[in-house]
Amino acid sequence: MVKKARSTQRREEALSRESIIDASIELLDGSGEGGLTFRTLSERLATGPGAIYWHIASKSDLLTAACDAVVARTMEARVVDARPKAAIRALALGMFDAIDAHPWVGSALTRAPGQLPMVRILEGIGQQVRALGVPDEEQWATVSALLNYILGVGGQNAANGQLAQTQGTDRSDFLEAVATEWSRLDPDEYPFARSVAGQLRAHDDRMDFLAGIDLILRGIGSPRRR
Amino acid sequence: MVKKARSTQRREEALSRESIIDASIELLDGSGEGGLTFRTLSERLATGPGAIYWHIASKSDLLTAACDAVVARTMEARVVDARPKAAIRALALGMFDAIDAHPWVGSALTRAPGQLPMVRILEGIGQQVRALGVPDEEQWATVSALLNYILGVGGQNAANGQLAQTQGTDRSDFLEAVATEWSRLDPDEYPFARSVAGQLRAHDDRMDFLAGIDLILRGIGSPRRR
DNA sequence: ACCTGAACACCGTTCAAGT
DNA sequence: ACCTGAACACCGTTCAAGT
Repeated sequence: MVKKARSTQRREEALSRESIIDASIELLDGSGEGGLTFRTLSERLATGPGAIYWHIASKSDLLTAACDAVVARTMEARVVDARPKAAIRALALGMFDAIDAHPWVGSALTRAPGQLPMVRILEGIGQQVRALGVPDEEQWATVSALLNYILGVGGQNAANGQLAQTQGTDRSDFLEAVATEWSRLDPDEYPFARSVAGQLRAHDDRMDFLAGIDLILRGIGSPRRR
Repeated sequence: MVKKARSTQRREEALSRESIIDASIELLDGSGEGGLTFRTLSERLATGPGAIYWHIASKSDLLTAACDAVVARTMEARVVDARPKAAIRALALGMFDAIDAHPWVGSALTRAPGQLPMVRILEGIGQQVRALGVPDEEQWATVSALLNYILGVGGQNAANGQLAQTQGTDRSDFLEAVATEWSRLDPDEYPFARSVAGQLRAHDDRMDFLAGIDLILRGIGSPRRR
């Protein structure tokens, strides 16, 4: 983590929505959700807190915009596979990696329902679900199952990263601590959680994530049963 | 000279962790996440903000405890069906309804990964997944797919409710506004989002949620394909 | 042991005043 | 049009002092 050594310089470029968003992303990446403050941000931009409000409506606006920048970049970078299921897999994995690199995106996504960042993901999934030949009236449920799963994992990942950062430990230390806690639970009341504590320690987040996507994709292909 | 303000009713029972949690839940239900403050809470309990710290470690501790109380109640109330898939469905629906009634539970759940409230849900799902005969090494991925989907929907629901409350509108007004926004998107870039905007307006959250659960359950029963 | 309430170190946001 | 920075109305948390 390198700290910018340019102390109190004057801005040579004018403030702009874009430069504010870029600086916010750096702050969020560097020190988590708690690191983004109108004061730290304005210090970084060598201006006063009030100046930011000329370009940005509110903090939640700022967070959504920063989130959208990351999501847009992620969706643009992806190579779309011709096979719909492979394309969905790739999209999901791309989002997983983006949230892993920028944990705050996970929670920002949850806090802006129906907003542009989420619509980008929805659209990407939706086009592939259509290509898969899912009937019109089932498309929404199918897409929302995939989307909500991605959001769920993303939020969880974000929280893990956030907590680890707050406590000064890293992610694997944190998972280790959770595994230990789980293995100490009452065996009669929590047999499953105890039995799975070991797997929690050893598991590969990314592979497990993909396994979940595959499980849902498998459901799409399967005939419906009553 | 004003004497001791007997008028503002003095607490007759001693403060306790439980009474604090109960008051917190009332506050959260009544005015959302923003409504829970150490000041509003201590006012409600006719005490000073500092007193609460004798029983509770921090605000996040308080939020997790309040969340756990709701989750525990929900899990206890459920009737466990003998058929594992029906039992999973019932559990999921129970959580959906609980989050619907207490939107703040959705986000509290996301902010306390690996903590007791989540373990309760995990355990409930895990026991049924076992009963379903899913092989040991696939149990974790299966349970986490279901759990993360529930968390994703829950978080989304919480955010909707939260936003609607902030804006003074209700949930259906909010969905209406989102649908209108989506139907105005560029048809070339967002064909799917546009086409689905109508369904968004008409849809039944609860039924769609269940459709997602069923989709995942269907995946469990299906053979794995390459 | 438990409670009180002032005080501390922060927040997001506003706004009169400057250029 | 854009920026400044003090001021406002809050936060969570601490802590000396009380009972």
